[in-house]
Amino acid sequence: MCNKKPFYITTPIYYPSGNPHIGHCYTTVACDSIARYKRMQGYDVMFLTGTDEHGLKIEQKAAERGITPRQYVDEIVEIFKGLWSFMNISYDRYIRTTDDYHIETVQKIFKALYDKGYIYKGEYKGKYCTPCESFWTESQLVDGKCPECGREVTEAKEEAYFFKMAPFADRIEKLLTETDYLQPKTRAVELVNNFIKPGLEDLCVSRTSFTWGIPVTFDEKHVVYVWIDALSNYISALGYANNAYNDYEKFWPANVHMVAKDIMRFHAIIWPAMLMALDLPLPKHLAVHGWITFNGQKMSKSLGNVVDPFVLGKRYGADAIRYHIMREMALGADSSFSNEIMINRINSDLANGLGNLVSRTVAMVEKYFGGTLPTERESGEFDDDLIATATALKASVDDYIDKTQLNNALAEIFKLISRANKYIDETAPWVIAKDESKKARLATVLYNLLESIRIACTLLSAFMPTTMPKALEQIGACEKCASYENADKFGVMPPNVTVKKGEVLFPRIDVDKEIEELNSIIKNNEGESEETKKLREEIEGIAQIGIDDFCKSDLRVVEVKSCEPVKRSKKLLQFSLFDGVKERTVVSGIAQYYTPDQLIGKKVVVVSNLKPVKLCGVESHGMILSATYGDDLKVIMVDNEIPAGAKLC
RNA sequence: CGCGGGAUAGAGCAGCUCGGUAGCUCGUCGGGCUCAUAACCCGAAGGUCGUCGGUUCAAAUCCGGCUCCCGCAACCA
Repeated sequence: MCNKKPFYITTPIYYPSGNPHIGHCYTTVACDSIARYKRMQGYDVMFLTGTDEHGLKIEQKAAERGITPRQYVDEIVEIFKGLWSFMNISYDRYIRTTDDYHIETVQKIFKALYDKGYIYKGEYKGKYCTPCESFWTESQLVDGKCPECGREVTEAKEEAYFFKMAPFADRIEKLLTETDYLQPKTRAVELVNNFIKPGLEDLCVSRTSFTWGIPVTFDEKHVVYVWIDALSNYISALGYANNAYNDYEKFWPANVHMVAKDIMRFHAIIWPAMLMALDLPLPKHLAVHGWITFNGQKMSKSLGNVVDPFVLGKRYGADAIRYHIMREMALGADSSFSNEIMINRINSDLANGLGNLVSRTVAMVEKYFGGTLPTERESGEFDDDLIATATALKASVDDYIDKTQLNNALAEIFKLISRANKYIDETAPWVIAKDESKKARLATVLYNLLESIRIACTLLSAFMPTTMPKALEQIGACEKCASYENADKFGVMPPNVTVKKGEVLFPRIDVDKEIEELNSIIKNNEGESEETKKLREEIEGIAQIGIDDFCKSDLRVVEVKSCEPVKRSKKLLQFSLFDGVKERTVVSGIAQYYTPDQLIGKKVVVVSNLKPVKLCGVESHGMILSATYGDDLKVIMVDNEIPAGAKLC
């Protein structure tokens, strides 16, 4: 067993501030398919996934529900695991950043970096422009002055620990531009231009403003901030600097970290820097994929296009969803998701293509030979082309898997399925069957089909782990026949193979009917599973508040004195609002719905005692109430006779 | 002039590195077949390759200008 080659693949650890959605499935299903394929090839695979459970947001979410952060994450982790089990995700290990061994590793890494001088306690050395309320790095300054307003800047101070990035800048740039670490490599330009060329900033790696995190051992006011905590999971899960596992030597460096493009930056720059600082080998590949978009738009709850994978999986089967996700996924690019695209894909590829091929082939073996082929053979026209296509398949699928181009791998496999369907037409077995003297030829044609199906289904079993064994059983392929070793050989099944008709593998879906039903599910906001629903109802139950709680919010009528777009921002408007006593500044993200003149002079409602927050450099004191519906938004405007400062209750 | 990606048939995409007949999947229309899950196979229609200009015997492809879309950049309180 020890001579098996190791293969280590990871998903990111997901942040459980909400329920898992189809986007999480995307990365995880891709990794699972690769992991299964590699196992089939004989690698000793370690497939890691998990959850990143610390941070302010979790602390807040838990507080909202009146439970501890630990209780909160425990619950959501169960939902994640439930989804993975439902989607047949074969992870070997599940890491939670709240696990003791991970905490131990992170603390040791933090200390080690500190001892090596890569982490230092500091203050923001950045320049601060008081009028603009913004921090700037040295490299951003123009003639030593604020690039926004051109005024003098001053030093600002805030205690935090920092990780020095600069020593690694050159090596990282080379890693991105000169190696094949980053896939697809086209994104390297973006990273180098945005982050490396302007000069890598030191990274803030501790916080004092919240407590739900891993304490810094030598300075207890601080907890470790996200980067070092989360990224370390890839090695702590192997037992690096802890005693929980002993797999580091065997599996590190990782073969593939797969991530979505939003966290590419951290895996392309910060993670390599950390490893360099620790003198550890770098992972071999970072595979970056795009997002699933919905009719061209990013998924978001307000658009009502969030897809609950449980709902889809229950309707069409986990394998069909897995297939669809993988088939649409192109490395690097976004892929659009819609119910219609998905159903069409399932129908045309799985039901009409593969499912029907199995069904018609098995049916003919039963009809013409009672289920068991005779052993006499007679080859004929078209055989060679089919056989050549089938036996060449494995090599090209291998190649695409290694390049993490799963969509192309699937496309190749389905070319064989098309070829086989065409072969039936070319050879017309039902015509041969009419001639008693051509039994041998008929048996050969059917055998060739069974063998082609065997090869296709064997290679597909990494992608569709539930359905493919059923298909292989129907065509009479024993476990040994349906092995990876045999996937490039023809003539593996015994000549007198016996088929066994079974259930329909992929039932055809009635498109119009399903679309209608799915739409009504979304409309009724029932686009969630039992599991999700239970959680939501619970949250809503707890979220009920008494009149006292409500009165904590101070709602006031205010008059819009002025309003202008925020510089360097697309969505923000900056308001000056008269609240009866003074003018206050409020920033609101509604620039896409209103122009300033539509609002000046109007009376609107603000939550006036909201904690101030800085957005794009502007401090906002309050929130303007508005109503959202569909993808539209309207500010709540009140009768002009109400004086500014009036309290709502 | 912040950075990057994109615009090719009704839809979704490939082709561009390295110029030389416009390609794939779905959809539409016509035909064939009857083993099969009304599935399968063949054929057809449909494209000024965003726009303007340049280089060239020849440009989707190379160069430059422009328009529009998308993502990112401490941005929906």
